[in-house]
Amino acid sequence: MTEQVEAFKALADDTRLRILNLLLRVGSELCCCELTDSLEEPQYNVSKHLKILRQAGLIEGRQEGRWVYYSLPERPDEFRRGLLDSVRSVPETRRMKKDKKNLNRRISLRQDGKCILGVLHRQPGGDKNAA
Amino acid sequence: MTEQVEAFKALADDTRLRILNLLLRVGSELCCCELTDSLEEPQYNVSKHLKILRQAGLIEGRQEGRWVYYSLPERPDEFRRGLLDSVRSVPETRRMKKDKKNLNRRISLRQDGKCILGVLHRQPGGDKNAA
DNA sequence: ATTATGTATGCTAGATAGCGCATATGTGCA
DNA sequence: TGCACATATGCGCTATCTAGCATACATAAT
Repeated sequence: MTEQVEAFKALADDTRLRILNLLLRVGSELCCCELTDSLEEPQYNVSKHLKILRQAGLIEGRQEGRWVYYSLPERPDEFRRGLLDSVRSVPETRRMKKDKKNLNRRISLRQDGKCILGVLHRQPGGDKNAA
Repeated sequence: MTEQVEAFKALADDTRLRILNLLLRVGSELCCCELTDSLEEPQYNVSKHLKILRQAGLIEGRQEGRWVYYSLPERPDEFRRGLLDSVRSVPETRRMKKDKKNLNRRISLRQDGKCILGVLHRQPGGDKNAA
């Protein structure tokens, strides 16, 4: 049962559900920096959450140069497929809409379908001295 | 999203998954003492876990005299129904088989389909002075 | 009323999780 | 070989979770 508990634990977090929602509602794999900018969360946090999701078998990662593209698992088992379907069935919230809007803006900056930028957001701490 | 996180948190525990598995695989509502004996866990723990599951909308409770019978929700929303289906899809482990065996033994002691006993198990601490 | 009993809850300690921060790792390019 | 940059990780802190224990609550029987 432990494997299932791990999956549920991975899903029991707001930020990770936001990540999954983006992956579920956008038909594309996403790199860490695109997710970081979309969620407006610090890069190190997004990276950690991605690791947890991956270890739980809920996403997959593919490296391409300096970038790592994350996507839903190709052939998830029945259990995980059911979980992902459940997450997909949740009606969109304001926050999810905003995340998706941010993401679409970021994706529009791709070149040949590939991300060519890093994190633009530079979240909390980065603009301590901003007006 | 918080409501969903609460549901996933409720599922992210071994004992609670065992409870759900019993409810999913036995076609009957179950009272606290039957679950306590089946899981061989202390009564206060089972009670706490039941509360968490109920607050998450994953089980329902019905009081009848001194007994409280728990069952799967009558009409769960799509999200929760999907989650419960996922839990049901998990192949049975040794432990789950044992739980079910214990439960069937307990259920066979019912009278007119009702539980007439309390906790027989009297788990850890209860038999400190036992041989 | 008082007692017996099924169930629930308050409290504490130990374990675990997530954030913020600094920094490491690894890849591509000059 | 060294720099730039996307991503990952180790550490300290705080918050949250769960088991264990004692006990409270509620209902039924005497």
